[in-house]
Amino acid sequence: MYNVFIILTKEKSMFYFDVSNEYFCAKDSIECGQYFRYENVLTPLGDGFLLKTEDKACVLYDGNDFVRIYCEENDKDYFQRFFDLDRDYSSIVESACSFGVEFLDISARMGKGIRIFNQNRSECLLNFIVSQQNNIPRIKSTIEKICQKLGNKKVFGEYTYYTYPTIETFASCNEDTLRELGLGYRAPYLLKTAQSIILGELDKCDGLFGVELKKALTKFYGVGNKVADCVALFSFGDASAFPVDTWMEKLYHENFGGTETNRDKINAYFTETFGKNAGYFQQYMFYYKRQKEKK
DNA sequence: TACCAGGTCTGAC
DNA sequence: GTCAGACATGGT
Repeated sequence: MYNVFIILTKEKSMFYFDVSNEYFCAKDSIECGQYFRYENVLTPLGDGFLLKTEDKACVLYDGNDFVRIYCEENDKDYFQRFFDLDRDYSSIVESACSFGVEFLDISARMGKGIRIFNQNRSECLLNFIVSQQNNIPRIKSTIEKICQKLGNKKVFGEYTYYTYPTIETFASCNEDTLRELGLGYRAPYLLKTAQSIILGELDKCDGLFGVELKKALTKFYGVGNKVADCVALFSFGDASAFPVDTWMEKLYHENFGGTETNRDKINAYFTETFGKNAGYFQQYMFYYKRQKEKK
């Protein structure tokens, strides 16, 4: 399915592995809105991305018929899982098209290279608290500021980055520190949630799924239904979760002819219509809708 | 300059 | 249970 190589750049070896790009596009997967810790960089082959997660980093490049992933050799299995590379996405795209819904059909075809990342749970939870009532460029820069202030500087090849702070560091800083980073009213949400994580509240969600998982996640301070759905989908592998934000609400009205305005009801409409793969479809449509609006 | 952003909490009814 | 209003701040 993929090949593993080691190349030599200067004196340092830089490990990488290649993956088929039939159902994996680094650009679409990274920019579709599921993830915030990345930047555009020049890779050995051309323009690509530096993606950071926990205390690790990797570099991605979209080739003509492959995606190249540079990482520490010891992290290969980690990124294999992070990018969800063992899942068959052809059947997911097929199932999306099987509903006969034109907007979903187009979105799935355009976004078939999107893979849903398996994010670290506490990092995902905290980052999506930052995301509320916020725009993506600012979410990215705020999270980067958090890492620069509370994380550690690290080097990967010729790239420098900051690790995500440990949950202990997060929980032990004060509200003012977080406000200074531009978090505004979300500062107490983050602080209390970090403290709850330390007390083992996130571990209690282990093994939960669907309604029960969502209910458990909304117990964290600052986490409502939308953020809970994001965390369920992006870090618990619950593909039935369907986050409804301002974009999905707009899409529901404009492209599905929906009349509800209550987001819980909009969520119910989509989850009941699309079932176990609703989360993948949500991401295809979210990305396509936003791209279209940009033009 | 206004409006808006991958919403949530709180208190009133 | 439902709903309006408040909440910070920078991108566009």
